[in-house]
Amino acid sequence: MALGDAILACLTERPMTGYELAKTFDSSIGFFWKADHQQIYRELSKLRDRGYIQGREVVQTGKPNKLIYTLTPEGRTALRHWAARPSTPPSIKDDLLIRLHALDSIDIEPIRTDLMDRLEHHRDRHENYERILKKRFPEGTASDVLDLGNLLLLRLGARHEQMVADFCEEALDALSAMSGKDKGTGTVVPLDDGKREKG
Amino acid sequence: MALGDAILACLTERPMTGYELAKTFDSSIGFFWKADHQQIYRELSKLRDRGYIQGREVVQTGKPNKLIYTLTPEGRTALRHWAARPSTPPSIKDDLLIRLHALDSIDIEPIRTDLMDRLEHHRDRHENYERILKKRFPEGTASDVLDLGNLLLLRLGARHEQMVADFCEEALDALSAMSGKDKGTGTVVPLDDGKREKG
DNA sequence: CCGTTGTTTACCGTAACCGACAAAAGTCGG
DNA sequence: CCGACTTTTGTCGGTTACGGTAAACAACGG
Repeated sequence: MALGDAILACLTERPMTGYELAKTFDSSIGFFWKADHQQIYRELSKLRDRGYIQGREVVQTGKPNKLIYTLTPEGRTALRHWAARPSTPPSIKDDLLIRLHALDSIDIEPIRTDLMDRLEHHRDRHENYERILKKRFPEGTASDVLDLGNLLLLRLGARHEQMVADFCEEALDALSAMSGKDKGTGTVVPLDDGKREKG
Repeated sequence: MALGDAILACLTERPMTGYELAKTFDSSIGFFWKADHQQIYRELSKLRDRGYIQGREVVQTGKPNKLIYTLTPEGRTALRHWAARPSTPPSIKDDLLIRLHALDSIDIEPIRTDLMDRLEHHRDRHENYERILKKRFPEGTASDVLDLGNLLLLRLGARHEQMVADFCEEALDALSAMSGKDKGTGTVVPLDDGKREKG
């Protein structure tokens, strides 16, 4: 039940509606944790059933009434209990790694373009993190505990993206060097046989 | 269907039984991708249904008969098709990050011990990667494409663990500096109220 | 009039996770 | 020698998580 706890964590900042939470999960923590609005609404119902959050209905004319969710004391305690448990180190689970593992059985050109796309992607994200860091923490230091958490988060994000970007570059270089060495020895059969999986 | 493709990728090396695959997912790719034997067996059935792999039954006296799975040409093609598609950059999804995001609403001591545990964990894994790297690639270079993939994999793993380990250290330092600053201002209510969630 | 923003909910499918069971042989303790 | 436990090889069922499509329904913009 990690998504539920993520939501509880978000609600410690301020009460929010499901819609706002969904947008939050599209920006700040969303960099680390993806969740679309359906998941969030479902999780909110569960949390409400458990008494961890409380929804205050705000009548709106025109739009459907919105539900502003607030953490209950039980919710706070539950979050603290959860946070007091040891975290489980996640695995990387990047498709790219599987491709690399079977590098000799697949086509290299698509991997190259993929690596280039990924390089760009991770560089963008890295820049984004650095930008936010410079704006929110120009001194590089945090004043209180809440800020410290966010500073650390951003730093981890930045480093992670940097690391992966560097890796992509290195992989591209290595592939170039390699394809210079054994040109034509691999599987160079073209892939476009018309049949594509829909999944 | 990423697990299925991971299995196909493993079977490019050599034909294997479900049991062997499960052990493989406990060591080499298992560093990046976790899957227990039940998941693997079910995925194997699916792959067989689709004609991507073929099981050859080997009668054993004593033990139950084992099924050695081999990639079919269709399986190879499917894998190549899959590998030719762009990969999706995964999100980090580490519980620790959620804890950090709500750092001012939780207890800091458990986080410290957690960070210390994680530091040790990631250092161990880092050493492990470096050990394997030194053993398999003492020159730091790969001879063929298959080796290149594995070399890159190991390097990414090593860097990742290093990065996270560094982060843990930094976080611990920052927490120490912070707790020196605002001692006693946070929530210092003890957590042991006896009630623990079972989940 | 059609598309987008705001807000929430419903249904359905797949993927992943987790715990138990089965069956037969090998190993260890008493 | 009997029982308990582990290894090897699988199967079954349940729950959580994830993802997509879409349906309400009003207002606002072009």
